[in-house]
Amino acid sequence: MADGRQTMYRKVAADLRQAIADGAYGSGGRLPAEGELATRYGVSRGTVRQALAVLRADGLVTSRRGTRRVVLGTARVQSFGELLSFTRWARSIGEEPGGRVVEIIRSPADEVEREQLRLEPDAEVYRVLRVRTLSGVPVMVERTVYPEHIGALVEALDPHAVSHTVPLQEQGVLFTDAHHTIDLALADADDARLLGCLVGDPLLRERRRTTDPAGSPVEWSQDRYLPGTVAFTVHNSTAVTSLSRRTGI
Amino acid sequence: MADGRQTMYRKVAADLRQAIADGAYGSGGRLPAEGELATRYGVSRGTVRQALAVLRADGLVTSRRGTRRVVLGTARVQSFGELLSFTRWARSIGEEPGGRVVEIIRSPADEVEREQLRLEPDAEVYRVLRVRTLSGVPVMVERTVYPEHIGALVEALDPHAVSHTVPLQEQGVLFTDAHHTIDLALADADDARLLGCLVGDPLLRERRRTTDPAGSPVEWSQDRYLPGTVAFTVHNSTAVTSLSRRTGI
DNA sequence: TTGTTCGAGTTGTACAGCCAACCCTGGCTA
DNA sequence: TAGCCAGGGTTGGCTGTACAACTCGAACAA
Repeated sequence: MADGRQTMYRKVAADLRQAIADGAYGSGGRLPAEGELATRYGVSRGTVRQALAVLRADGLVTSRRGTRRVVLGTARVQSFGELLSFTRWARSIGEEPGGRVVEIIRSPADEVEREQLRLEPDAEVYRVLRVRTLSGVPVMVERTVYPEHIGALVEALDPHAVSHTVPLQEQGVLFTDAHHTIDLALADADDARLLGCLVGDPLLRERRRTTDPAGSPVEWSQDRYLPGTVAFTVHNSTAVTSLSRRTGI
Repeated sequence: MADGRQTMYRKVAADLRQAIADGAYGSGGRLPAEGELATRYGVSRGTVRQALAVLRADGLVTSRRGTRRVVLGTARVQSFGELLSFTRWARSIGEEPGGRVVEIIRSPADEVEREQLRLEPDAEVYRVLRVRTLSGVPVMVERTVYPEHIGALVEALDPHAVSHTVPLQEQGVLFTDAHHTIDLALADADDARLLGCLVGDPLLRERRRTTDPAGSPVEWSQDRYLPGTVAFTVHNSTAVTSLSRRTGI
């Protein structure tokens, strides 16, 4: 739960999500009308609509004028936190996550890094190279670049700490928005050594720029997964479009 | 333009999007207050909030309590239509799309297809194998499965038709929701022959299930891209989570 | 049988208002 | 100097209302 604040619409959304997961309306079944739900939960229709917008964005229900909402699927949707943190994701699927910092370097930011992290010309950054494991098996190499003030916190962590994002969040570093680019990369010498594959082997690559509530970039990361260990799933609709296709690189 | 209906909040959203793209507020700059915008556009604050929710979902602005919204980026965001249709996407980036149907087969649906398209046990499907090109160069192999009533429409199209989704939409087949899974696949004999690569070469794979406004599946597709031709980009936030990570297959 | 019309039901859009939670700054205090 | 605090500004959450746009089945007509 990335955000546990209890508000009416969150409670309604959580309850409906549970009901859908339990199959109370069936796959392809119809939800009760907004007005129905409003009286049932003792809230206004606006609040119900707010809750339903959440489920809509998650791809759990459709919605169109004139007819009741239809259940699209009962798939469990991950929270923002589980997506951002390898550790939380691994635990959510019942795996034992691990990690080891291979290298931390502090040095002046290059042009791309300054652009991505929106830094001043003379700013320094921390570059962290890390291998991540599931049940002890290496599955991903993570190269993260942090602005100086956050990198300093990361450097102070235990190199064998399972998670970085969790302690960072405990120290007040908030992650709220992330922009991901997913494509394919070929293993370099570091990847091959850390993942136990060959140089040139294909890897699924996710590049990510994460920002805090104020819109300041807090990390710029490049993760490379061994094939078969993960797939990325996205839901989008005419109502909510957050996915797009780009030309390579 | 996936949806050209003119409503107040759409107009406001479009105008703000343009202003942001023009750099009127700068990257990292602050938007005017909701109340400000409301009086400026002559609408209520609720309508402004609706417009801003759109921009928020697209990752253009942040939003948090207590302070004005901040511009996150000025990146052009693709419409749902450009994402769904290879043709529209190609044109939007100034490339010349092409396509050729290699094979259309009609036969009983197997178990996976019945599950994905939510079909009856004895239902038949159309399987379309197609190669897609950019400026004449093959970049993607598309394997789409359609339920019978839609497949019949596809079969009637010109095998060299550049787009299938456009004529389908003209004939009243609506695409509103899509669920995507992105991972890596290895080229089989068909892929190698059509894309001009070797069997076993890595390809970026996107599997997609698209549904209509009523929630009925209209296509189940598997696209395989040559590396370097496309990357998928996603924005998500604590407010809107539509991306997730899955275990491989 | 087929097509049309009608109307009840439902969601979409928009308005207005209220208060809480939160950010930030400037002034005050120790 | 450093820290605290008050207050104005801003967004989040919620309510209530009204009407428009749309779906879908039932009744009806050809």
